[in-house]
Amino acid sequence: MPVRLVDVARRAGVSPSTVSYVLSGNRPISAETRRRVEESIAELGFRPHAGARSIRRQSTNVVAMVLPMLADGQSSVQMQFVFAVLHAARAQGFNLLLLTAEDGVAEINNVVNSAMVDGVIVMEIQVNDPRVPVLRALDRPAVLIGTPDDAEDLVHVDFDFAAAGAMCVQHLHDLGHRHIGMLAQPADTFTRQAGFALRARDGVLQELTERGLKPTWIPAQPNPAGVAEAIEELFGQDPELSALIVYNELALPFVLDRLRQLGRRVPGDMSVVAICPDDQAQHLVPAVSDVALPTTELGRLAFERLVGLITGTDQPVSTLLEPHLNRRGSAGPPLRR
Amino acid sequence: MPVRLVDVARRAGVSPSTVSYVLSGNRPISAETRRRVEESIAELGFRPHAGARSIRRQSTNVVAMVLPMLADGQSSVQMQFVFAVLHAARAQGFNLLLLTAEDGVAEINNVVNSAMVDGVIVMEIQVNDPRVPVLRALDRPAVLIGTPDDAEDLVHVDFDFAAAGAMCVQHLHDLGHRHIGMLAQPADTFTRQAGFALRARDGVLQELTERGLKPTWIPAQPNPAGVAEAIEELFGQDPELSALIVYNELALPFVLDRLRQLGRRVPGDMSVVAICPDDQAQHLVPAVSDVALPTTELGRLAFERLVGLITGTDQPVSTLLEPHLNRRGSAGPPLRR
DNA sequence: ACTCTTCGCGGAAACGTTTCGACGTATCGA
DNA sequence: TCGATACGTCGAAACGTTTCCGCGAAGAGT
Repeated sequence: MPVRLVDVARRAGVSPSTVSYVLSGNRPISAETRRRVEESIAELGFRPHAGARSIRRQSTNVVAMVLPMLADGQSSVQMQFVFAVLHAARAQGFNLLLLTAEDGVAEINNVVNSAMVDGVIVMEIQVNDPRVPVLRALDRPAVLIGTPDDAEDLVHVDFDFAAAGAMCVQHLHDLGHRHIGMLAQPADTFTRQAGFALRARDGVLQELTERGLKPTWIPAQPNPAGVAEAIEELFGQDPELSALIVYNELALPFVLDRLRQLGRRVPGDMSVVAICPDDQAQHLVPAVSDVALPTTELGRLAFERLVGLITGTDQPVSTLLEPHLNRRGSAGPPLRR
Repeated sequence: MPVRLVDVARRAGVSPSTVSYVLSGNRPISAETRRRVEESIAELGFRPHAGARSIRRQSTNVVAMVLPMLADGQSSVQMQFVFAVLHAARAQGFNLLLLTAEDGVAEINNVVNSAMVDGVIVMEIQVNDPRVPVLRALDRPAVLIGTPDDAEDLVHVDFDFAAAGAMCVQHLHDLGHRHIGMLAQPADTFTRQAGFALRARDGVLQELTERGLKPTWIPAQPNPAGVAEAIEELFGQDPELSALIVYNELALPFVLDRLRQLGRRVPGDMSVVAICPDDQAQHLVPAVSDVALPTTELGRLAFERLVGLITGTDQPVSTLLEPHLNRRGSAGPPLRR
C-alpha cells in the first residue's frame, strides 16, 4: 500500500538510484529525467520511508526537546520555548520529539542511542544539573537553554538574568526608590536550583546591597493566597517598601490585584517592575514596566545552534542575551512623604 | 561507534537472530542463552536502531500530536492535553512528535506517509475541520480531542461542553438567580469555529432560554481591558445581572479582579461559576465553583484510544465525558433586593 | 579519426534490523 | 525402539533507502 522508491523509479522509467539522486540532489540529473521523476513522485504521492532513510544517512531530521520536570502545564514561559523551537525546526524541515525530564536521563540516552534524533535541546537547567554529564557523554550534539555550573564545552544559550535583575534595581533606584523588594519564583523553583531563578534573585540582591539598599525578597506561589502572603511578608521585612520587582509571570496579575486590595496605587504608592515575557506585562492594568524575557529569541537561537552542531559547524559555546527595559506606567518616582 | 545487534551477538556467542528473538520475545529462548545475551546488551549498552527496526516492523512507537493553530503559548489548557498525552505515551514506551496545525494538513501527511509515526492525535477541532477528511484518508489511525460535525467513523473523545454549560445554568438557577450572563472565550476562538467554545456557549444559551431566562453572553480577551469591556457590555445587556458563567480560564482572575474594582462582592453581589481546569479555579480568592475541565483525563483517554487502534482492537468511536460540578464559595443565592 | 574528459545513468552492495524456513537434539507417546 | 513433537538455534532473505563503482555516449582537444 505505501508507495516506495522503486515504484517511482518504475513509473518514471529510471533506476532507483536515479530517483534517489533526484531527491537528494547529490548528482547532476538531466532536466528531462528530473521532470519525469518529480512528476511520478507527485502523482504517486511518494514520501521516502524515514526509517529506511535514517539507516543510511546518519541523520533523522528530528531533534528532541526535554521539557521541565514539573508538568503542571502552568508555566507559559516554557511553552513559549517549545513553540519557538518548534517553529524554527519546522522552518528547516526538522521535527520535534518531546521528552519529559521526569524519566530523567534514561530517555535522553534512549532516543539518541537508538538513533531517533540528531540532537537534543534541554531547558530548565539547574545549576548543578545531573543531565549535564549525560549530555556531554552523548555522541550527538546537545544545546542547553540555561546555564549550568560546569558548562565548559557544552554549548548553551541563556538570558542574562543577573543583569536583568540588576537592571530592575537600577531603574527603580534611579527613579528615587530606596526601599525595593523582590517577589520571586515559587519556593520549589529555588529548591530545585533552577538557574534562572537563582541568578535573577542574586542579580537583584547583589545590586541592592551594592547600592546600599536592604536586600528584601520572598518566593511566592502564583495564586492569590500565595501572593497575598508574600506581599505581607515583604512589608514585614521592610515596611517602607515603595517598589517591587516581580519575577513570577503567573503571579503578576495577582500582585496588581492584591496591591489594589491593599489600597496601594500603582505606581503612586508602589512601583512595579517585572521580569517576564513582554506580552504578559503589557496588557495588564496598569501596563507593567518590564525587562522582557526573550523566550522566542532564545528558543530560536537554541535550535539554530543545535542545527549548526549537527551540520558540523563550530558554534559559540556560550551566548548570553542582554536584558532590555520596557518603560510603562507601573513604575515612577516614589511619592514624597 | 554505535553498537549494533551483531556486536551483541558476537559477544554473547550467538547468532544475530537469537539476539533479536531475545529482544522481541517472539520465540522461546533458553534461560542460559537469554542471560548471556542480556548481559552483553547491558555491557555494550546496546540500543536497537529505531530506523532499521521500523523498516521491518510496521511501527515506530511514535505518535504525533497536532497542536492548535494559535501558538501564543498562553492557553494552559492545551498544554495540559499535551502533558497528559505525553505521560500516557511514555508509560507505554511511546514517544511523542509535535506538529503545529499551522503547516496544516501537509505535515500530518508527511509524517505518516514517511512512516515516522504510528498514529495521530489532533486537538482543537473545529466544527467543520479541514483536517478531518485528511485524517480519514490516512492509512494510520487518528483520534480527535474534540468533536467535528462529521465525526462518523473517526474516533474522538470529548468533554460534554453543552452539558457543562447547561449544568452551570442549572446550578445558578437553582440558587435563585434569574439574570445570568456568560463571559466566553475570545472572539477569534468563535470565528475559527472551535467546537468547545461553540458548544459550551450554546449549551448555556439554550438552557437559559429553556428556563425562560434572557440569553446574555459576550466573548472576552483574557486581559484586564478585555475583561472590563466584556463585563461592562454584559451589564449593558442585562443591568440586573446577578450571576456570571465564565468559560475562559485565562480571564478568570481578571474577572474576579474587575468585579472587586466595581465594588461587586462575590458571591454576595455576583455569583461566579467557571468552566475550567479545576486547579485554576480552586486557588483563586474566593475559590471559584466550577465545572471541571477534565484535561488530563481526556488526554490520557485519547492516547489510550489511539494505541488501541494501532494494535488493531476496536475502539468506541465517540466518548463524551460527563461534567461534574465543584461547589465552592463563589456562587450563592442572590441577595434579596 | 582518435583519445580524453565529462555527463548521465544503472547495478549492486551496503545500512541494521526482523523473520521465515530449516536443522539438530531432547522428549514424549505408543 | 521408533516416529512424532517440541524446543532452541542458526542462516539467509527480506525491508526501503543511499551511495560507491563503473559504463556507455557525447563532446572536446589534437
